[in-house]
Amino acid sequence: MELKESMLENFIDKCRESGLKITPQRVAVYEILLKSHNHPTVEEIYEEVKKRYPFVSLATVYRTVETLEQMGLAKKVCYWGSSARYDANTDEHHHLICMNCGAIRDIYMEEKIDIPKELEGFETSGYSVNVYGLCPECREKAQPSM
Amino acid sequence: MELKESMLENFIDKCRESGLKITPQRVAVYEILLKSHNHPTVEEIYEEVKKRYPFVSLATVYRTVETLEQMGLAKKVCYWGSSARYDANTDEHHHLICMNCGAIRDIYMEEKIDIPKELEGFETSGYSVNVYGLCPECREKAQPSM
DNA sequence: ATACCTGCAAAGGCTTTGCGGTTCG
DNA sequence: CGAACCGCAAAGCCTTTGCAGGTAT
Repeated sequence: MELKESMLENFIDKCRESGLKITPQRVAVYEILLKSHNHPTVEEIYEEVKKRYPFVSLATVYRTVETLEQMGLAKKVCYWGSSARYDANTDEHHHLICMNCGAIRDIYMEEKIDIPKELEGFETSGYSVNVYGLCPECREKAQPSM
Repeated sequence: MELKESMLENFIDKCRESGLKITPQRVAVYEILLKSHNHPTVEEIYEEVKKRYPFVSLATVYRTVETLEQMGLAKKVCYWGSSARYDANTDEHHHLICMNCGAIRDIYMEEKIDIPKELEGFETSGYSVNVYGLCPECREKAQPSM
């Protein structure tokens, strides 16, 4: 949609400003991250990029997501499982996490929590709520004898 | 304090019930985890255990924290940085996390969030709030020119 | 006595890095 | 053209695992 277009343009502008080159791989990684709503792992992004650029390397994807993180356009999330997942959704949102397979889904809640600007000496800058549970697929699989 | 005593006894009872042996290393790891309020990494626990049992191996600490997690006596937390941290605080509590150094502090909030038992097909089992910010130490260091 | 556990070392993932060649601006 | 970037392969963590000897019950 329009939204993604504008975010891509924003990304390109930001790259120009910082003297970062606009390479096809870079754009592809960000585009894929914008499209995915399932917080892909680097490996998953890599597989997706490979469909478009078969010779891309995993290292490039790692380097790109790190760049995106530094630009504030993506966030690394890491809860269950061994590999980090990335998220380009910059709306204020929260996560529903499957404790079995590590799947993550975005959730939105009207309720806002009021966090003081300063807490125990920390300068706070935001919060996020993680709701833990079992995803539909894992619920089904985990159905034991009875 | 008393509290820790009883938690240790609870741990020992639970081990007996499950046929797990009560070894000095195991007890030491749990005791250290109970005492620490800074969510140590496995490496940090290991260093601490080594003071008491110099020949302990890192693998044992890894195995023990996993056992504790399966027993529901410790939780793995993993946000910033590369290594997982462990927490034996089983109260309902939340985390204040330094985005620079990864330090974690427990926080308690009166406000409860009401989470439906089922959410987008997930069977929910709990939630936690992460507040992000800069810890006092990092705030000081990060003080730039002005 | 025996099932479980430990220490050691090796193997296994995920992630980062060094290098030479390539590409964007 | 030059700086930045890419692909490849190797190296670097953190974590797990196999095995032989040791320990709790």
